[in-house]
Amino acid sequence: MNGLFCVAVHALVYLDKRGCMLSSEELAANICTNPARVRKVMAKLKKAGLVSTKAGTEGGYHPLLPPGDLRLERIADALEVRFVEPAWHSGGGVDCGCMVASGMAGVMDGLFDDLDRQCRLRLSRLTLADLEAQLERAAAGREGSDGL
Amino acid sequence: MNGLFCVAVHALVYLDKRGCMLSSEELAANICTNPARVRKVMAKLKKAGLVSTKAGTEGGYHPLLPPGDLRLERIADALEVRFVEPAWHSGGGVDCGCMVASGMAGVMDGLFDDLDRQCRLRLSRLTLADLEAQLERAAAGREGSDGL
DNA sequence: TATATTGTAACTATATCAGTTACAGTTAGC
DNA sequence: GCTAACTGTAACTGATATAGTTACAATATA
Repeated sequence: MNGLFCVAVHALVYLDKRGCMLSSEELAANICTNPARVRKVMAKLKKAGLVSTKAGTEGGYHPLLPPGDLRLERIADALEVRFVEPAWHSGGGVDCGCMVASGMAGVMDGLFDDLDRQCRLRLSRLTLADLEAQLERAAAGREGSDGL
Repeated sequence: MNGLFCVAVHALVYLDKRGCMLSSEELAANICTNPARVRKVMAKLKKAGLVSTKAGTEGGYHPLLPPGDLRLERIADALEVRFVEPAWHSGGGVDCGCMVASGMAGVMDGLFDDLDRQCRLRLSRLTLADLEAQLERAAAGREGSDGL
């Protein structure tokens, strides 16, 4: 479920770098995905108050927050995304007679919830500006090692 | 990729509770999955030195560590499992002319690696005995609220 | 009114994961 | 040594989740 998160982050970084209103088509071209997917993601960001949108000619998306103020956790919340999924459950309902079999699904759910919280805690300490700084460093690194 | 982790944890807890050698069939019955899957998981635990195995009549699996000494991170390592997957990448190779498009995949990979490390850090602070304690509590809770 | 764009839904293709079956190799008991 | 029970592993099947695609109503601008 974190592909949507990638799209959202990429779109927000690109919007910030360009500093103007961009359509889903322009965003999709840069992200290398399709416009419908971008619109689906951006609609959620709008509902969370992270971007403004405008339909019609010359419409598109515009960020509402400076990157240094946008914590990545807010993006995850906007998309209602989990980073650690409960996924597969060792079955055997609550009343199957065995304490292990009946309780394990609940315990594992709790553990995965815990891990997901750890991820969000980490994301709450990172802003979009932090990622942009990493991008700059990566680009500088590639440039610096061009001739080697 | 964390279904395998569930199987492994469940199997190890059940082995500990039963305190004897159990076959893949007995384990699969309690976990509610199939024996081949259990064997695939247990073979990795064996390679990591977490269980001993014996083929042939009266064979099966036996734990090698007391639950209080077995940190959950070791199980994850044994299975070579990730909790946060890199999943989908916004494409556009390294040399596509745009700093954002070319660098974003690497930055997101780094971020997901970071989140996965956070999960492992958390797991390194939990032992199998901690999960067993949670199971006990859950079972006691169900018993206590039976009549309500 | 014509055009460009968002918001959203339906459908398709694909990749991943769990289940199933099968079988070679190994161990214990007769 | 033969048979039975078990591990280790591989190949195949079916289900589910995810991304891509197409379409269209609603909206805004000129």
